[in-house]
Amino acid sequence: MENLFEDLINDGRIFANKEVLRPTYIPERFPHRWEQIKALADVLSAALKGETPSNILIFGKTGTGKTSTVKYVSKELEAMAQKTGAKCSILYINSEVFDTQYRVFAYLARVFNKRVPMIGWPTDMVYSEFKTGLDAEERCVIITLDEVDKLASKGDEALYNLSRINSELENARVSLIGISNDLTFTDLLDPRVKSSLGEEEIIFPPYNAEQLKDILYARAGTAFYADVLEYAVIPLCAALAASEHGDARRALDLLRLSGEIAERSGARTVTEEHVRQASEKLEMNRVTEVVKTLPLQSKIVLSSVYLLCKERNKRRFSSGEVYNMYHRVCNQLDMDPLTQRRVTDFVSELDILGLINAVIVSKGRYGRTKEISLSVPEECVQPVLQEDYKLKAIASIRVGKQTTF
DNA sequence: CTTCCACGGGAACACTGGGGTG
DNA sequence: CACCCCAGTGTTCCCGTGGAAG
Repeated sequence: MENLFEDLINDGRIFANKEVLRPTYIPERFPHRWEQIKALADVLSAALKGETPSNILIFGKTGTGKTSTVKYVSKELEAMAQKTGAKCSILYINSEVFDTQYRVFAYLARVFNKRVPMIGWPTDMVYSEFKTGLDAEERCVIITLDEVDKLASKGDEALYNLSRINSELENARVSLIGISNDLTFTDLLDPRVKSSLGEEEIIFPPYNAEQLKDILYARAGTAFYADVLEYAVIPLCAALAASEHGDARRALDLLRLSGEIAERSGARTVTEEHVRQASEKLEMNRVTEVVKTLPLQSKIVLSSVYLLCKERNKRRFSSGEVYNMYHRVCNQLDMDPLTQRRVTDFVSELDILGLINAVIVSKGRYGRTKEISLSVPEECVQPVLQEDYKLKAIASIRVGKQTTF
C-alpha cells in the first residue's frame, strides 16, 4: 500500500520556488520601472545629504508596482544610510489599516516609543506626543502613506498636519510619500495641502501585454523548474491580465494558480488549458470572496436584486422595485428596513464592487431612477448568500414565476 | 417651460467603546 | 466608583438638482 503522501510529494515537479510569484515578494529587478525608481531615488537622495527631500505623490492603478517599488527603494536607502551614518529612516503606513487621523498619529507615536492608547484620547494630545517623540533627536524621517486616498476621504486634517509639521520641529525633519491609485483624490484636499504634498509626482502607468510578459519571464525562471511551462502559457497570462487593467498582481496570480492546477492534476507541464481554468477560477473566487465578506444589509440588497431576477424573469430593475423587494425581504427576516437613502448607498457600493450594474436614467416626465442589474452570474451569488444563516429565511420567499415571451 | 422622481451631498443624530478626573 | 470627554461609525433627515417626457 502506498503512503497517502507518496504522490503528493513526487508530483512536486512544477514549482522550484513558489514564493517569488506571491504579491508580497519584493524582487531585486523591476522590468519597465527604471524611470520611476530613478525619479524616486533622485528625490530621496537628499535625505542622505542631510537635506529634507520634497514630498512625493505616487499614482498608479493596482498592480502597477507602486508599493513594491517604494519598498525596494526604501530598503536601498536605509542600507546606504547605515553605511554613511546618515540619520534617516523610512516608515511605512498602510492608510487602509490606519485610516483615520487618530489612528495614524497613534501608530506614529508608538513608533517613537510613546505610550498612546489606540482609542480614547483627544487627537491633539496624540499628535503632540508623536511630535515630541519624533523631535527627540536630529534625523530625517520619511513617512510613506500607502493608499493615501483612503485617509484623505475622511477629511484632510491628518494630511494637513503632517504636511506642515516641519515648521513645528526643532531637530527632526519629515518628508512624505503618498501612494494612491486614484488620480483625482487631491481634489478633496485643501489647496495648500495639495501643493505641499504633490511637490513631486511620479506616475506608474499600467503595464501592457509585452511588459507583463517580461515580468512573468523574469520570475518564472526562479519559480518553475526548467521546461515545465509550455510555450504559450506566459503570453496568455500576460494577455489576459493586460485586457483588464495591466495588473501585474493578477498576471502573477494567474501564473501561480495555473501551476497549482497543473500540479494537482498530475501533469508534467503547464498548458494553456490550465491557464484558462485558472482564469475562470480566479474570477469565481473573486466574486464569492467579495459576496461572503459583505455586511449583512448589503447582502440583503444584493439578495433583493437576485430575487427580482428570479421573480420577474428580466434583468434590469428600477431603484423603486429594488427598494420594495428589499422591504419584503426585511419583513421576512423580521428586521427593520433602512431608509431609501441608505439603500442607494449600498447599491452604489455594490456597483463599485462590480457585483451589480447601476446606471442613472432620466425618464423625463416620470423623474429619475437608477437601472440596476446583476453583473455576475446568478449561480455565483446565490449559494454564497444562502450560506449566511441570517439569510436562511429568504429561501422561503415565494417567487411567483411568470413566463413571459 | 414645467414637472416629476430618485440621486446624492451634507448636516445632524445616536450609539459605542475607550480615555481621564474627582 | 460615577461621570464626562472624545473619535469613529452607521444611520436618518433635509434639500438642491438633473434632464427628458409631456
